[in-house]
Amino acid sequence: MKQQLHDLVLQAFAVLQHAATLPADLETPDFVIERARSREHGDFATNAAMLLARPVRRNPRELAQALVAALPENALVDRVEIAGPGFINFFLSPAAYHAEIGQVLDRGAHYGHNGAGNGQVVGVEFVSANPTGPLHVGHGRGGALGDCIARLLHASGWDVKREFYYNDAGVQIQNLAISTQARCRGLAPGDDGWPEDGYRGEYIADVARAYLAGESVAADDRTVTGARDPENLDAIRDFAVAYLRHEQDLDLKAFGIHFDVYFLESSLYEGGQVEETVRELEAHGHTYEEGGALWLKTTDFGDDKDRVMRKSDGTYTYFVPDVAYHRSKWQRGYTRAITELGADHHGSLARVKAGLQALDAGIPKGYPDYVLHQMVTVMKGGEEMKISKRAGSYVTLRDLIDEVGRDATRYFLISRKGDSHLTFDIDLARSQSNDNPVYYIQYAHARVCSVLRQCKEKGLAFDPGEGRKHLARLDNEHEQALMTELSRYPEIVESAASTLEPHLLANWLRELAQAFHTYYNSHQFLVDDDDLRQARLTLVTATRQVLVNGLDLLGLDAPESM
RNA sequence: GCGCCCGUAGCUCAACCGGAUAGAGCAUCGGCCUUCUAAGCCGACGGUUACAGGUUCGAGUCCUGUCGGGCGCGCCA
Repeated sequence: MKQQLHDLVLQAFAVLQHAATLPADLETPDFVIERARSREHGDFATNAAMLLARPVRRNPRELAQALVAALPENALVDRVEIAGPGFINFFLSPAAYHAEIGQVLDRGAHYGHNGAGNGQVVGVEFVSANPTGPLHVGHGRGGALGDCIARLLHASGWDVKREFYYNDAGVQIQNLAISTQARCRGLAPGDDGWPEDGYRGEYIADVARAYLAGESVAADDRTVTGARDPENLDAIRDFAVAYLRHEQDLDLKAFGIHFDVYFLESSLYEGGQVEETVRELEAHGHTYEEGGALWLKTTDFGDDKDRVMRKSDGTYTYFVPDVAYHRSKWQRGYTRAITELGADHHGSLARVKAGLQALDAGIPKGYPDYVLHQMVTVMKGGEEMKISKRAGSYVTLRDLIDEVGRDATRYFLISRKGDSHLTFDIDLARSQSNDNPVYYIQYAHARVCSVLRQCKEKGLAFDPGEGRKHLARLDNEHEQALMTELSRYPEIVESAASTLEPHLLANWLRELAQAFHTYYNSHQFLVDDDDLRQARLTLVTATRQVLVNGLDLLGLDAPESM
C-alpha cells in the first residue's frame, strides 16, 4: 500500500515538472508516506509538499493543492485532503483493504515477505559463547535477538547464514581445564589447592564426574570420551570443552535456535589465517614495532589509540583473531555481516573495524554491522535474582526456560529495544493471565481456531474463496480497525528487518491481537446471514494467517487451543 | 578524565531513520459472562518527554552544554 502511494506521488511530481509548475531540474524530495495516527487524518499521509516548499520558495499548502490536482486516478484512493501545514492525507477505499485481505490469503505463509535482500548472503553471528559454562540470560537475549534478526532477514529475501563463533583455546579454556581437574581431585571452591579464579559453578563437578566415569559426549561433529585420568590435562580440556558445548547445544535447542556454522577460533590459527592477516596488515604499511611489540595504527581508521597486535612475548592479542575471523566472513562471501554482542564488548568494535579497513581488501567501511544488547536484570518476587544453583554466579538461560517456558522467555527478551537495559520479571512472564503479552497474542490465534472448529461442528458453510466476494459486508469500525492493522504487517516486517529491531514486530503483534480481541467481543462471527458470516470468517482467517506468520518470525508457537 | 549507550505516566517500556492532540501494558478505581474460550472486552485516573539553550514550517527524535544511571577504556579475553 505504502509503495503504491509513494509511486502515485512520484507520478504527480513528474506531471508538475512536465507542466513547468515545478522546475524541471528540481531533485525529487525525500518524502515519506506514513500511517496517519488518527482516523480523521485518513489512512496515510505524506509530507511531500512541505519538503518542496523550501527549495521552490512557495507556500506548502499551495504546493499540496498542485500535487493533489496532479495525482493520477487510482482505485485504492477514495479521496485526498490537505491538512495542517501542508500534509496530504489519503483516505483509502474499502476495496483497497479487501484486496489486501486477498493478498494475505493468496500469499499465505509468505504474506509480509519482501525481496529487499535480493538473494545476497548475510552472515548473522550471535551468542558466540565460550564453552566455559551454561548459557546465561545475556546469551539468551543475544540469542533471541540474533535469531529473530536472522528470521526477519530471511523473510526479506536475504540468504542468511547463522554463525556461532567460539574460543576453544585461550586462557579461559585453560582455566576451565584446571578447574575441572581440581574437581576431579575432589576439591571444591574454597578448599586448599582450589585454583585461583577457578570456575566455581556446580556444573564443573558434573563435567569432572562424567570425565572420570568415561562418558562420551558429542559436540561439533565429534565425540569425545572421558579418559578418566585426573593427571591428563589435555584430555580433561578436550572433554570439558566438548561437554559444555554439548550442554550449550541443549540450551539452544530448548530455546529453538539452530546454527548453520560453528566457527572455532583455533581453526584460524591452524589454517594460518591469523598469520596471513598479520602479514597483510604489515604489507599495507599500517603497522609498526615499538617496545618489542607489533602495533596496528588503528587511529588511522577512527580508533582513539593504536593497538598492540603481537605482544613482546610473541603471542597475539585477542583482537587479531577477531579481525582474522571477520576477514574470513568476507572471504567466505558474506557481502554483509551482522555481529550480535553484549554491549560490554563495545570497546572492541572500533578496533576490529579499523583492522578490517587496514587490510585494504575492499571490505566495505562499517563492516560488520554490530548489534549490541544491554544487560538483563532478572526479577523474582520483587527482588533481583542473581544466582543459579548450577552456574553459581549467574542466572542461566535454562533457569528462565524452566521457570517461564520457551515462548515467554523469547518474547520478553525480544520485546525491548536492544540498547536499553531490560528488566525480566519472572512473575509477570509466568502468569497465565491477561498480564502476559505472549499468551495474549497466542490466545488470539487459539480463539480464531476455536471459532473455525465450531463453524464446522455446527455445519455452517464457510469457504474463503466465497467469503472474498462478500468483504463489502465488513463495514463496522472494529472490522475496519482490524483490516487496517493487518495491512500494516508488511511495513512492520520491512521496518523491523531494515533497522534490525525485532521488538517492533513483537509490540505490533500485541496490537494486532488487541484489534482482534476487541472485534471478537463486539461481534458474533457465526451468524445466520450466510454472506456476512462468510465475510467475517474470511477476515478472521486472514488474521490467523498473519498471527501465524508474525509469531513464526519471532520463533513462537501458534497453539490451536489453550 | 575520555568514549559509547540510556533518561518518556507510580512501575516496565513504545513512538514508523524530524511530522499533526506523545501511546501501550502493569498497578489503582469502575463496569461487562443465558451468546463463537473472561488467558477476553469497555471506561476512568495518570505527562513541562531529566534540565537549559540552539537548528526550522514543525523536535521525545538532530546539535551544544549540564545533571543522573550503565558499560568500556591492558603487551587480559
